Amino acid sequence: MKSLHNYFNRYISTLISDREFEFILSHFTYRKLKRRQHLLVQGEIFKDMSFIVKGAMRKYFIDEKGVDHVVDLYIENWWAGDRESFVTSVPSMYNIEAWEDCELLLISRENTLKLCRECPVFNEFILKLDERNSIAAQKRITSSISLTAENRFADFVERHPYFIQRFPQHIIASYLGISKDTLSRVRKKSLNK
Amino acid sequence: MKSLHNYFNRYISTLISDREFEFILSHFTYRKLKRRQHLLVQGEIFKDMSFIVKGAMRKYFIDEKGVDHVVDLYIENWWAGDRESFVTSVPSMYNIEAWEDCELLLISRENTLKLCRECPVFNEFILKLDERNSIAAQKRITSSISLTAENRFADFVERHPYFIQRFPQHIIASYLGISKDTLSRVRKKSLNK
DNA sequence: GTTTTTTGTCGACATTTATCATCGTTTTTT
DNA sequence: AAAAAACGATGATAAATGTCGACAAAAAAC
Repeated sequence: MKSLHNYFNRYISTLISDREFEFILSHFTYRKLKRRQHLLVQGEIFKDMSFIVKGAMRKYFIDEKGVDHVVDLYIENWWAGDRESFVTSVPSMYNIEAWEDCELLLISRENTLKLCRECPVFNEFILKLDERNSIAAQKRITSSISLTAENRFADFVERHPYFIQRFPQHIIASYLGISKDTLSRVRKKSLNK
Repeated sequence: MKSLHNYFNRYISTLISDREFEFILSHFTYRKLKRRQHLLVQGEIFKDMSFIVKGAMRKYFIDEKGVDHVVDLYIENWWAGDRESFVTSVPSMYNIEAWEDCELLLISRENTLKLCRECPVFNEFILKLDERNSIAAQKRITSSISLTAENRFADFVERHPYFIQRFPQHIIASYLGISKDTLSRVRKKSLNK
């Protein structure tokens, strides 16, 4: 799995040796999902963090009124999961669905903790990931509390140009917390500028 | 600084020895801030993560129109900072202000990295913090994309009952991404239920 | 290749939320 | 104690966004 290997090298300070990588990789399992198959269903405990080698996924939940809300979007080289359920073993409120056919590398909580203990490179890697994660979350929150629908979309396009080509508008609208109709209108307005 | 010591013990799997704690503490510096004093001003590089021993703070930024938006609220036993600026040394877009007189324990990026390398307990601590952080961020995002102003406030009260007593309504409104007038009305409505 | 399903757009209208000005109260500063 | 600033509430109005139904185009399934 070249893709994960490169990914590691991108986030740690020293290059990773083949032996080290093999050791780390041995703690992952490989899994394929067909489009529309679910990695996680609301109510289950989320067991394995999933690195996306190929494909696209979305995390969503369904509210009391039956409306679904897209909470996260993922493509290659992203991690799909519900951290809360993963860490605390509470049933998840989220669903995670393959939006395209997917190839994944899964790692359990136990193996994550084991690798953090036994493998300094992996530990460093997790720290870096969390840093990036925290920075991205901060930006998303900032955008969601301070921008209008129009600017939120512009901000999204700028930050995630790839997503636009992989997910339909109504999914992106939901991710941004606006209705698909509003996004359609807002998009039209932006084009006329 | 008993407060930080207890805080560590709460987040790691084994109790921390006095010697270990002294070692860790020696990497922090102590600082006081008067109400309204700033820990960080927009445009500066954020140098030291701040553990709040006593007091309350807010993080905010001012948009192009001159409106300020509260991005984070902190009280005792929270960490105040801008992770992006801290990690990547870019100028921060945020301001961090003491909302009450504060006592802080500061730690630099260098010392954080050093402690992570040299002190397994500290490393574990950071991992745990990031986990909690990531879970909290997920919840805030979920709430902001899926709830109305009224429910967002209800969710906030439930999750952070202490904040209500420490910050005025217009600050909380801004944190929730709604106007102070709307919050005032929404609050009234909730009381009648 | 035909039939479903998904997707994007649009108009009309309803609802939510923002804005602005004002006022009384409380809190802080002097 | 007086003056100033901050806070919270409220009415009137405007702006933003949501909802619903309909339709056509595109994509997927059969």
